[in-house]
Amino acid sequence: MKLRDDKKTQQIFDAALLLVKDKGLAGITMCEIARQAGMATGTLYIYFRNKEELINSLFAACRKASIDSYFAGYDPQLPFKKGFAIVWKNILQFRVHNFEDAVFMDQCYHSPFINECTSKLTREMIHPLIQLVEKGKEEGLFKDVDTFMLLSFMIGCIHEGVKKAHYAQKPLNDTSIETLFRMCWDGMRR
Amino acid sequence: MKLRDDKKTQQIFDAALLLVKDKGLAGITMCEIARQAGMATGTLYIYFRNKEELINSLFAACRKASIDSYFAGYDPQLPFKKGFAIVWKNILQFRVHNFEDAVFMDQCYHSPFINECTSKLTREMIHPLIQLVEKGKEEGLFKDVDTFMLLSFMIGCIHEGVKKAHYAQKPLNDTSIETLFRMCWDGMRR
Amino acid sequence: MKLRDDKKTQQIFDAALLLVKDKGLAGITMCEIARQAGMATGTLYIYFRNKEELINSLFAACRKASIDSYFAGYDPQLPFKKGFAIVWKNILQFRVHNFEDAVFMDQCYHSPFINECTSKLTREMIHPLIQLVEKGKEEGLFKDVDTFMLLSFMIGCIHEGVKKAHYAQKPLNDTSIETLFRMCWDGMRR
Amino acid sequence: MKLRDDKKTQQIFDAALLLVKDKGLAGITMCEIARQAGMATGTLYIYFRNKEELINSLFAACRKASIDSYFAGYDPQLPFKKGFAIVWKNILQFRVHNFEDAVFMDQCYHSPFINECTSKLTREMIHPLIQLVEKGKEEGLFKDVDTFMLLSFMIGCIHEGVKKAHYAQKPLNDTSIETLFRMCWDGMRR
DNA sequence: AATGAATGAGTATTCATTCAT
DNA sequence: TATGAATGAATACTCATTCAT
Repeated sequence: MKLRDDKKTQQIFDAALLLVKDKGLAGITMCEIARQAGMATGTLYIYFRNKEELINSLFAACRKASIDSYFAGYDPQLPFKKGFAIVWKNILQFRVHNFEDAVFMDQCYHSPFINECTSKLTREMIHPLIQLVEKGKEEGLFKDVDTFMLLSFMIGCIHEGVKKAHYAQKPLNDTSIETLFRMCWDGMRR
Repeated sequence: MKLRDDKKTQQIFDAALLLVKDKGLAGITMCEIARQAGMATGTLYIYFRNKEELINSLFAACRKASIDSYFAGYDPQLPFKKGFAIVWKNILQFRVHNFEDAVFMDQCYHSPFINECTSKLTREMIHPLIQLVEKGKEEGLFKDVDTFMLLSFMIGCIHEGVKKAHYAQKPLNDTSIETLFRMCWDGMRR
Repeated sequence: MKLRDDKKTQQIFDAALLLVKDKGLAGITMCEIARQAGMATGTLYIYFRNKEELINSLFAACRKASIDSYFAGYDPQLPFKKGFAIVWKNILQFRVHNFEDAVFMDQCYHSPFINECTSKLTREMIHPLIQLVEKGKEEGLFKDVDTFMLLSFMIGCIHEGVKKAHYAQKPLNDTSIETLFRMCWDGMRR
Repeated sequence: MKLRDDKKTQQIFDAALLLVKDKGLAGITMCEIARQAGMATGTLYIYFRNKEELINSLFAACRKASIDSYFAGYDPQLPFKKGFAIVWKNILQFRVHNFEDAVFMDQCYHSPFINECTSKLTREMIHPLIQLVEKGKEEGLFKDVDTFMLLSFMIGCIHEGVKKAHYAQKPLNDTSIETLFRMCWDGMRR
């Protein structure tokens, strides 16, 4: 896997994401990815050893990009609710603006492509989120329940909310985002 | 004279669900489904015209089974919160006990198998849930926000909660179910 | 091969002939033959051991029916040309009225179904025609050339003439039959 | 970079023709065609979308090759009978030397492979032959009967004559060709 | 005898991967 | 590197044949 041309890698990723959104992980072929990316099939194999590695790399890249975005603009000094709101909205906005990534990642679970290694890596990546939720618990703001439950509650609200908005073709505006945040906060707070 | 056997359809469905849970929609073959179902490949084609139709039928069957389970034990005469809790727990329990169905249905969205017809049908099926949520709004118990947002919030909590419990291998007990319900209710209530 | 019901055999033959005319020998299946014949697939196997035997039996039956028709109304006492004309027209009329048989038999040559045994049998069946042509030669009416050449010339004229009429959808009338006969006779006569 | 190879198309055609001659159109498989052509099965699908298209293309190619050969060496200035004899012998020689093509084309009529488009095209191709026969009529040399009847008579003589010679394993020599030509001419001439 | 569901070997087609250019 | 033709194993689907009823 020689990454001679980083732009090409991105083209491949973009092509794959678009195709998965339209046809699902079960419906994409290397040939189609190449065509969509504007290159020959063989070229894919210069950048990735095989299909599994391509999908895994894309998965890792998506996961990383999403996690990286979460704490943008976050400052631990801020009052907790303010900071939490920033992170919460980052997560939501990322899902909104990178809906294809979300679809792709959802499809990857249970797929024959994602190997244990990639899967373990992503679990590590959510660590900062766990810490954030625990801080909320420590400050007595969140309910005193299992951290994972709080986290998955928060994630579930966001994911399903974005999905609904997307398929109902009603983009989330500031008001509805505020509403959804309040619902999530009300659910989590003590 | 041998007649077509309804039990066979169920065997095929069970086999497909099991395989999708283990290997994903992208990883199943007609041959494997047949083997898992304990019959010859050709037999699948007696019951379904082709792979697409098999998947579509399974999708429809799963959707129907889940929706059918939602209102078991529900009585409109009950105080709203009691009735709502029954439905809420039905949804959760169905996801817990039919985790394979959930996995399968998640994988189906964006797949090349699900056609518009099946997809439309399932949208109609959630109608009773919409009415339930609206009743909550009318009684002034729920926040006065878009019904779909309330519904997707509720669904998101449940789905993600079940998923988390499954993968963390910590089965949901009565206490954690109560906790999750309270979080969901707190989020939705006025 | 128990022939319990002769009517069924005929139904099967009719069904097969019709299908071959419409879709060619390469396009027929046992299942379709059965459906067209108004019976179950399994029933075919009560009348014929397998597909090859069905096709071979049909081939033999067609060949026999056609040969049997050739000498209807023929009287060796008649002046040669009169008798020859009767046979010639019988051949033509049979092709016209049993066009499906003709199509089927044409398709059978080079097919993997017709075995040597059937093929040898049919060669024997044309014996009377050979004798007729030789009689014409002996009477000094036909050209003194290879008998097989005369015979195939005669057969070729008829077959192609009937084919043309069928596909051009211009049925042969008495006049055009007379014309064609004269052409054939002129070609063969000394 | 490897480019698509026109020689491969010819190899595929040759392989298919050989197989059809031996086993009939009903007995050939893509796999066998590929093996006979000395390439992998998948390669066939680079050159032809599917089996139907392969057969259609081959049919069209055969038809074209045969028609192209008919007027080789023909000169309209020649006395009609001379010119006609040249064409007549071209047709015969093509059938003799490309017997496989003839067998293949015969098998194609009524086959599920030949589509209307291909079939229409070939009808157009016989136009020059029609003109030739009409010239003979205009010069008062041929009988004054339907042109198609004359043409099909001529074609019938040749086809059946070549077939007979082939299966009787008595190759046509110059004498027998002359004889057959005379028979055909005598049949057509006024 | 008749039925048509069941079988599984066989066939068309696809597709990840390789390789010559 | 980049290309896309070539490969052949894998897969969806068909169909002759069998068999339980």
